[in-house]
Amino acid sequence: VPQAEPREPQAGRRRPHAPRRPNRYHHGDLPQALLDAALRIVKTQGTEALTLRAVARLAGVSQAAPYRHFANKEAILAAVAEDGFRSLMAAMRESVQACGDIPLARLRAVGIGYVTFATSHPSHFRVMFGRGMADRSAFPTLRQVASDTLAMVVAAIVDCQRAGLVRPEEPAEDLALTAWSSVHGLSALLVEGVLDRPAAEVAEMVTRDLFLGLGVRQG
Amino acid sequence: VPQAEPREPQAGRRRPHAPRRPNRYHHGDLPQALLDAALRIVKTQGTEALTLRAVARLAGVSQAAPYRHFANKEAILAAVAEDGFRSLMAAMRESVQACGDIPLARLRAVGIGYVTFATSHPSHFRVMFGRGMADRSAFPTLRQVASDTLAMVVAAIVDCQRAGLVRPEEPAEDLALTAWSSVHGLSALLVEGVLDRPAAEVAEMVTRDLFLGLGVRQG
DNA sequence: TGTACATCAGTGAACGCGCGTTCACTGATGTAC
DNA sequence: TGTACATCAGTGAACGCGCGTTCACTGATGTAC
Repeated sequence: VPQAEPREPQAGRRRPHAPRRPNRYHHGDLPQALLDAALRIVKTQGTEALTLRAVARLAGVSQAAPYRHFANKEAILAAVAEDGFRSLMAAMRESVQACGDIPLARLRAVGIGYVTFATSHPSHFRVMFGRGMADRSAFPTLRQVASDTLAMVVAAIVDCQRAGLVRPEEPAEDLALTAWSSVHGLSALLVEGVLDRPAAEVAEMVTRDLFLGLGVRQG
Repeated sequence: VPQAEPREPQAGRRRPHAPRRPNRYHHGDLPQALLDAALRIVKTQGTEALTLRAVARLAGVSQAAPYRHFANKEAILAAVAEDGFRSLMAAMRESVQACGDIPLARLRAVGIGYVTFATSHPSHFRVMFGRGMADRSAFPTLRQVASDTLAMVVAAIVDCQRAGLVRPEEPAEDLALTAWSSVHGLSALLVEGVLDRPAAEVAEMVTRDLFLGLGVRQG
């Protein structure tokens, strides 16, 4: 049995009233340590390996310890998913900042950021959108970050509408759902290994065909 | 323990050299009976309940019996997925036939058929695209039906191109991938409960925004 | 036509596994006095 | 400043479960002679 060493809680992510120094018995910031462990497992071993026992093992605590901080397995899955949405938003933001000021290019960058995140973190992507949580509505903060993600797409579309590049009469929310569907679908197909073609190539193509052609006035 | 009764093999789906009459010991057409059982489980109890043991139980045979016909669990999962693609194609075909002769309308009907199938058979959809099979390339017939499905989209787009309704200079395969991505993404988001809006409404909307706007000439 | 036999689709029991979760407990902490 | 004590985050063992898969076997089939 490999020995898992308890890890220093990360500064800056410490919970409000957590004690300063870790010790042998009381962990210091076990919730964060458990989340870190879960993220590490998802990244290195995939979705199937993400069990509560494995998380506890990697965090260096007994298998019962997580129950002090998470009601059940679903709850830690939701926490992982939530973290995933934050990473996804960061990836999209980064992708946008790396491109210029043209609204349409920025919208497209959002989409490419989305696909890039999905293909770079396939297991995390699966947890975010998989059936792990029977009922997503039981996790309001998860719903919140998911809708924040969609809001980024909406904002990019509003910018395009203001610049007269996209049909203004269509609600930005509707167009955003359309855009989200296409990048999400491409991501899912790539992540599940349904497509043979290289991710970067098809991401360029789909965003070109769709985002650039999105709602362009007919006739 | 509820008693599962062995079932008459369906006429017309019987394998070439299967014996005519079922009997107590030799089943008659166990492979088909197992597939039927698996489909029933997926439909009524969902993806999680689809275990080899449950399949054997419902087919009325011992838990070891399936191994005469399927190498392992992955193999029966692949068979279920393959059946799903055939049903999906049937749904798309039906949706197309119910609409007129206008190529763009037909293309859109393909998309709506896709989303309708997904939301009507969410568990089946999950098996088709889920991570159940570690390596899809190990199941060539599954790959085949999946690419047949895509071929239906390609064909619909070629018709649109011939009618001058969609950019002819873009390869139909590329446009088809774009279209597939959008309906697949919408389906996935609906199936996983990420969206609140009614499926039919958003299916109409996304296919309108995308398919009708797909590659319309700029300028 | 009758029979020995090879074939192989089934059986039933078992292996080994790891999971989520619960429970009575113990040890460290910080606070009230 | 010192101490009793309530609090609660941890422990370690156990429960009960169902899974995928294997194995030696048995019973029905159809064919060769």
